[in-house]
Amino acid sequence: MIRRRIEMAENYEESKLYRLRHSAAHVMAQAVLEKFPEGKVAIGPPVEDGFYYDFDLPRPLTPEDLEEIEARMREIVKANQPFIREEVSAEKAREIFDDQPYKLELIDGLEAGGVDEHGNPVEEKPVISIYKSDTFVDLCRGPHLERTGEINLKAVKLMNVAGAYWRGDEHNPMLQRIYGTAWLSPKDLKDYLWRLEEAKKRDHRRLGKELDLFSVSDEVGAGLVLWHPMGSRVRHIAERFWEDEHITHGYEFVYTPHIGKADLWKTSGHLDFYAENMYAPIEIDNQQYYLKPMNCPFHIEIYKSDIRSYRDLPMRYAEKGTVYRYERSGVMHGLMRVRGFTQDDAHHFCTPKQMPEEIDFVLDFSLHILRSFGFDDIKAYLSTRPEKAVGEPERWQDAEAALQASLKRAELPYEVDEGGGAFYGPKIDLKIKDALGREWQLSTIQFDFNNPERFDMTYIEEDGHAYRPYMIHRALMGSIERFFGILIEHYGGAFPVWLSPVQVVIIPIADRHVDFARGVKESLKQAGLRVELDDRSDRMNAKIRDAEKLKVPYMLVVGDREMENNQVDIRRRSGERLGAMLVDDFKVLVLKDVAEKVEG
RNA sequence: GCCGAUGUAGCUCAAUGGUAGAGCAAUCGCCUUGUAAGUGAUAGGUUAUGGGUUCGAUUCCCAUCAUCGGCUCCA
Repeated sequence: MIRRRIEMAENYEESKLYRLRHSAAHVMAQAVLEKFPEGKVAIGPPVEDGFYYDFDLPRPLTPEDLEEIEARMREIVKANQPFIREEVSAEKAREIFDDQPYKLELIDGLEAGGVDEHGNPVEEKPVISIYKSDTFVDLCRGPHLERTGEINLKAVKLMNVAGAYWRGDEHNPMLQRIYGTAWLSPKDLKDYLWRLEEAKKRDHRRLGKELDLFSVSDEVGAGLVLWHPMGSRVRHIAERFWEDEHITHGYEFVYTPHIGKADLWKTSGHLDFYAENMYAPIEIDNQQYYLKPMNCPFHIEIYKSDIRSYRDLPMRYAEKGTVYRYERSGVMHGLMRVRGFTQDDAHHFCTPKQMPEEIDFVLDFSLHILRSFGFDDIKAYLSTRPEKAVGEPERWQDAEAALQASLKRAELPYEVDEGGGAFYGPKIDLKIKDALGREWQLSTIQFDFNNPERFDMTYIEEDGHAYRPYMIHRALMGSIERFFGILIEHYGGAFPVWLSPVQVVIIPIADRHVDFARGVKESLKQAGLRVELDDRSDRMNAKIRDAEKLKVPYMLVVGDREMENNQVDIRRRSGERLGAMLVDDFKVLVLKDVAEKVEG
């Protein structure tokens, strides 16, 4: 599962829920240590929906172990032991934890000051505190509940075991992490488990199969997506909309190849900084060619194919460019994380004077596209200049100021990530929240001060001299594959009518209604709708069931009554019955749904 | 890449050291149906791949590949 990124309540760390989860982690650690007295403990913090604790144990944990541990936790909670805080010196702490190497490492860090339990730098030298409950003592900042009995174990559940590196560094040993979820009330737990179930039902990998949208074949290769006809319909409609909007908004389309010579990638810097994501070169006539991980160098070459005047700018090159990036074997995930994907890419080139307006434009355009797909809950993240950066500082300042001004003008909620930009330019990322409240990054609007230099891009100003243009890279959907995955999960497979691969299914009740149904189908097809006729000699109920499972927005039942009046009886996938109406009236109704991109 | 789990029919899942079974789907019939599953029959599998142990492996062991849950990284 992709980690959910929901902002936690601002005061989460002071909340009772936080203390509860932290305390549950301690109780669990005690239960684990009783089972494995030689076990070593690492860290066990509260997280978004619960808590975890990392252990170094003599053998892998099994699901049965978790049950046992949970049973033991029940006893510990029942005993209602108090959590006792004590502040100790580093020496004392070392004595207490002398057989706990991970804790000793943490103590060293605390004593030296400057790092917290995750190894991140902190400003003040922290006080070393320990918490005791029953037989368990932990090096811990707290806070905790008063007593173990405050934990309602009916609201706590151990979820799964996973591997995790000590301090998140892959050079460190792999520990076993037990994830648990914990809530204030059993109802909250139930709600959480329901959300998990719901997420599972909406999982794009499952729906991709059920709705016959896409697949990934072993024979083709991991992380390489096959778009089936039904998925391709959705993609095609989305792309056509995307194209139309680009045309009306002053973009030019370009098409570029999938491979380019080594020198190109050397100039762009990819072979120096991005090589580990690139595939091995292909040799052609003693020249090395690389599969493209990005489209930018090609667009730059198009720009450079002629002398550019300030009168030509801004220029906007757009391309749905398919790129290939090496992903490590364990990280692929349905459509969300793949090795070959298509970016809805574009590069803007403009003069410094045009730049602020260009940013306004691209931000508005991005929001327009995202909202069209039903994503209304959008948040922006502005990332500014990092320590190590290329480009003149004044340019950075101008760019950051323009980005911030655009965000303010667009009245978009945003956060600033100081120093979080790439070395080659500041950026705005747009993240949306889906129907389950999960946050996903889609769009990115990114300055590039590096490539115009590297490729020596210029334009001629009024004064007849050559100047460096601004270059802005942007992708709206990001990866079309991933965007599709998010769309599937957002809508739970029930796409809005304008995107539905099949918009209408006609269901004749008996064979004698099939001819009439064919006429209806033709008429709707003429109107540009995606219609299917279910002429199997099955019962109507079975056909409705099948259409429901495919989440077709409209089912038209035709029987004797309808045939007589040249009508169709309309059922929505929600189960709502709209009654019988003339085919032409239905047409108007659906076309309105399509035009207005109505959801539901 | 790392840790753990998994891999049996198109899908969801059973079973066994003596060459596998159900439901759904599919195909062919019968039924001609009024808002979420009518009914009968048939067909369908070198049990992921490659080795090994064994008289015999789908089952036990090893390797590889893939998937799932995480870690790391990221669109």
